[in-house]
Amino acid sequence: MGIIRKTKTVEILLNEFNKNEVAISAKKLIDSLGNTINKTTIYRVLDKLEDDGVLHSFLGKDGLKWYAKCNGCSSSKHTDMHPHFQCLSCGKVDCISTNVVLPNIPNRQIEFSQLLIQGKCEVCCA
Amino acid sequence: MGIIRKTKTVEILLNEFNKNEVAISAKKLIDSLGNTINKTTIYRVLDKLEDDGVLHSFLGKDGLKWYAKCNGCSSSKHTDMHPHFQCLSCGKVDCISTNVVLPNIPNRQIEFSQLLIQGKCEVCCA
DNA sequence: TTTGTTACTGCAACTAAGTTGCGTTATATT
DNA sequence: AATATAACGCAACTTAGTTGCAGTAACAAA
Ligand SMILES: [Mn+2]
Ligand SMILES: [Mn+2]
Ligand SMILES: [Zn+2]
Ligand SMILES: [Zn+2]
Repeated sequence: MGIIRKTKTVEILLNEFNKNEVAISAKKLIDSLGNTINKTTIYRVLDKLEDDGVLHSFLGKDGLKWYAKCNGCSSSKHTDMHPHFQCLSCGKVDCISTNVVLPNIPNRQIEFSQLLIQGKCEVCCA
Repeated sequence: MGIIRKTKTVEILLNEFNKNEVAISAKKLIDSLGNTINKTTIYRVLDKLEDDGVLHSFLGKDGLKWYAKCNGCSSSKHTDMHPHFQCLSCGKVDCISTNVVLPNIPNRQIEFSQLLIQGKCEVCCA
């Protein structure tokens, strides 16, 4: 069940994701907005935005939950699948707009896949 | 720092991984061996076996930590990288012995990657 | 076989991300 | 303005994993 009412929290969170095309962890949002918005509310709104196809989520290298904006998804179709890149130096995570070539696995039916690539980002490389 | 003394716990845990070529989550090991071995000890021995290159670890779809036997690794070189498959029906996880073709990402230096494929395993497919 | 060193173990207490229940507040509809 | 109920804040909870420390056991030396 997604978002029905345009509340202050929804607006603030969407703002965070709009001001920069980068993924944000739930923890980071709580750290930065936690004295304005209750953490339970943050988790619940993120969850609803994901249901609506506005955001998608994935797990970073430590198992933390990250969110980023979707491209062309809606509440009925969530099709924006892609790898993510996490910088081991600065911690930044972003979406990689490439299709992953999955290995051939006999006798198994693939439904999802998640690829997390780790290394140095373009800033930390230079 | 790896394992120095061949203790009962080490033997029991290695046994678990030897009797079946499948990945096992730390949680599962605690559930099944927790009244014989303390969970702290289980976590610590798994950690050391990983240092030694006997086991490798990765995160499953819920962020739980899984372990599986390494092939050709040692304490000095941990090179057995490969994707993992988690069955969404029965929960089984296993190692896929295939090299992953990583997408081309400009201006970034790749150090690791982890690919988790989800779907139905060979048993649950039939 | 006994002794001594210290790696390993068990326990209890802790950490931290995420969840749940419930009473209150605010949005949107009439 | 009155009403319905989605959304919120708070506190308490859940759970995988960690930490500190005192006691135990593996292993080598005597
Ligand atoms: Mn993404
Ligand atoms: Mn594996
Ligand atoms: Zn970086
Ligand atoms: Zn299965």
